[in-house]
Amino acid sequence: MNIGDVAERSGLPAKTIRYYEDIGFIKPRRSLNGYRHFDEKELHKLAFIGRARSLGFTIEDCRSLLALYEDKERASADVKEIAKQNLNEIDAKITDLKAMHATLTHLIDECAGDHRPDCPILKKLGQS
Amino acid sequence: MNIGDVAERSGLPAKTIRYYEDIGFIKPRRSLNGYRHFDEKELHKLAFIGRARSLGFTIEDCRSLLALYEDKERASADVKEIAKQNLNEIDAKITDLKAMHATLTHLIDECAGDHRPDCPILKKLGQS
DNA sequence: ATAAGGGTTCCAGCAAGTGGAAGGTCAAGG
DNA sequence: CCTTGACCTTCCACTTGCTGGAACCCTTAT
Repeated sequence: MNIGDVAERSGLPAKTIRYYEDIGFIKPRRSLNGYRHFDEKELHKLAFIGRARSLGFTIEDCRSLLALYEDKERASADVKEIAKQNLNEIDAKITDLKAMHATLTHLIDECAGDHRPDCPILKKLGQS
Repeated sequence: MNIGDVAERSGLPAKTIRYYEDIGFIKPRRSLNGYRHFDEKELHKLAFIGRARSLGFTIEDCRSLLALYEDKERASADVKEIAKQNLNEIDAKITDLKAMHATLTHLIDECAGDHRPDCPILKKLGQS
């Protein structure tokens, strides 16, 4: 497979795949013309990373998860720990965003949103 | 005021204040010794930006909001529009994060998290 | 022969700062 | 008078996770 095929089948942009090679996730062989040549295993790995990323795992998390994935002696507790930390971060972000949401919704509701200059949104930003 | 005082009173790190000067938000005078000298107006502006940032507005949003803040002829509709767009982005992020949260919570619940290698989290990441 | 549609490399940039080095300034204490 | 420590200054690099673009090569079809 060339990079375009892998891009299509993994759902990752070709640029991202090259980037993932750069940072050491994969080391595809090269064809005589210099094109990257991917096998199913590399495709699988890339898809794995793509799914992990879409669940909010960082690149470093992905490295750890892949190492565990390939270690048949691993303890599931190690995986669970990484997932839990990720979940905590996601929860923290949700909490932050919900607070913003609440404040913004309130301010937007208060704001007439017409031609007049009076605006509770700016008033709020201008005061503590 | 020196930068340290402004940092304390605005809640922004000194580094961030210098950065905000770099990108054109403020232009504090300099004392003879080269130190930045801030007046209350600049402090107020920085605090305004800090509050806007904490509500999720981007730097570019802050520029627009500040311009509107200082324009006594503004229409509150313009402010409201910016706020609504920000709210939409916040909502989108919350939606994404909630989906991650749901999937992750489910996987974590399924995972024994013990010394054994069997792990539904990795299984899920390995398959579609 | 040429054009379209792959592929390659490398460099720059995004957001929004943060960290650190190397050095100038100022007030207080020995 | 000198030093110490807490400020302040500039400048450059780094962060995360890519993405865009330029300049170029390869392949296939017309």
